[in-house]
Amino acid sequence: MTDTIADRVPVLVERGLLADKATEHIRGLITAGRLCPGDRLNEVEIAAELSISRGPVREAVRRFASAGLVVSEPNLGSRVIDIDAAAVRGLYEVREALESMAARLAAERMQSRDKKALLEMLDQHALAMCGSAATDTYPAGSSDWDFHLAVLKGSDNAVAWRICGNELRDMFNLLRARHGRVPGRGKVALQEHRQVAEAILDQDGDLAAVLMSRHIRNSYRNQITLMSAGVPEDRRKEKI
Amino acid sequence: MTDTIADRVPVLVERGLLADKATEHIRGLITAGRLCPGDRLNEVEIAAELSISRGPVREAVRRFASAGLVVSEPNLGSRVIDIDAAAVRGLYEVREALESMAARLAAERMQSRDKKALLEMLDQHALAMCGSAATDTYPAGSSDWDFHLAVLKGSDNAVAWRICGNELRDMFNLLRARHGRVPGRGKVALQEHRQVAEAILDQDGDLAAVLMSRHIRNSYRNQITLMSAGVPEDRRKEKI
DNA sequence: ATCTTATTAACTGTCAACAGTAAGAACGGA
DNA sequence: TCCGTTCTTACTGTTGACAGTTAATAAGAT
Repeated sequence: MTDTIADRVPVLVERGLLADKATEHIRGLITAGRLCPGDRLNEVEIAAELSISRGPVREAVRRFASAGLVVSEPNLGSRVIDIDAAAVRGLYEVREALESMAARLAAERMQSRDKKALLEMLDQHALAMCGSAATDTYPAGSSDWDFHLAVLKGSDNAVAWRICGNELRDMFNLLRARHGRVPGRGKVALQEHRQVAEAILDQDGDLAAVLMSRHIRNSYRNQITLMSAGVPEDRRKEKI
Repeated sequence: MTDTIADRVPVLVERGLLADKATEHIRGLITAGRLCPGDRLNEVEIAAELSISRGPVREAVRRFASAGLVVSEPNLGSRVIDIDAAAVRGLYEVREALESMAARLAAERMQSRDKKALLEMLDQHALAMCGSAATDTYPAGSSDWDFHLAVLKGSDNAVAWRICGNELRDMFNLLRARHGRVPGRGKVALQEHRQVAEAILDQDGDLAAVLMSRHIRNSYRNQITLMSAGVPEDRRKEKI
């Protein structure tokens, strides 16, 4: 391990807590698929990667433990949870409950300018899907979440926003990193998004809730078929 | 502050992480109403009360920050959140969404012996209410939660269990500490619990969900009337 | 007296070191 | 060769100290 001078000198421009930095680092490891279920989060190792102390790293790890993404045992450390079939089911159930509620509330409370922005977002997604090479999948990154987060935001419910936007999001990122994304569902998902958005525009809360519920249930169905099809075991190999 | 010898000598029998100890201590402060919205959580002060270092205390504080019970600003510390009307609304909305879902799933998945235990719990609650002096309120402590947690557990959903049983529970404890409990609703609440339980026993998921939804909505209605009636301002005075 | 400017105090953020524990490696006996 | 024991190692849990920042207080000028 060669550490240059630059690694030792703290860059003063970097403002913000080191714990946040560590959190983003770990989150990046998860979304990149470098941190797989069962892997241990070594505090000293992560601290060395960031050239910081163990304190902030420990705090970041415990954040993920609070979110349920990591399970910690005393004196044994923290391991990334194994998302089995039951966990996936539970995850989608909670998402369905919370987001269908959010869709209902968004239909009642969302500002008209935010509704406009919601439609424009969907147009942009459609554009990205046609322009890109892979037209059958939602654009990379968190674009799929953009719509769901916008609905969450429109529901004006801080608790649901925190749960779905922070905790569950990491869970689904881990799930995607492990099993990949569903191919060929992009267009259908976009269409379902459109239906939900139109119900919200019409202030039809009941319909928005039902459509969102159906959308998430469809997503769940695709996910489990993807998982049953096969798991890329080679991803588990490389050490962090 | 007189500290005896016993305060300094660490008791070796106490096993378990100091952070858990600190977490329980802070939780106790909240449920006892000694920690009110807006109050700051002084790390050194709490550490001194427990005769431990700041590290575990800091970890405990950040746990509550992750749960949303406390808001932390860099270099400024952590303050207990102020639960205003909007926050209460959001809290009950999420509870309604999650617990009605849990009731539906519990009706489908709950073991028969657990269903029996559910009914026995309600009988015990009824007994405690009749025996006690205050027959119009649910027995003290977390008895009201017992039923809800049992349903959550019966739903066999780990995510919902963690959210409702850990995070939201502290929120409602804070709410109760601030505004007190609703008088005269114990018997009605117990009756509603019974209806939900019977729907679960009949494996009628839809009915269980509707009844639980209605139950929580009624609870919300009582809560806001209680809050609008007046707030005991004198509780804010005393420093922690 | 009032506003501005130093100074001080208190608290958080971070770090390095120490202690304790659990798992694995080396060792010895059967 | 296999099993049990001891030792080593690596990691977490905890601590006390230091640095940086914010807020309050005191001092000074107008």
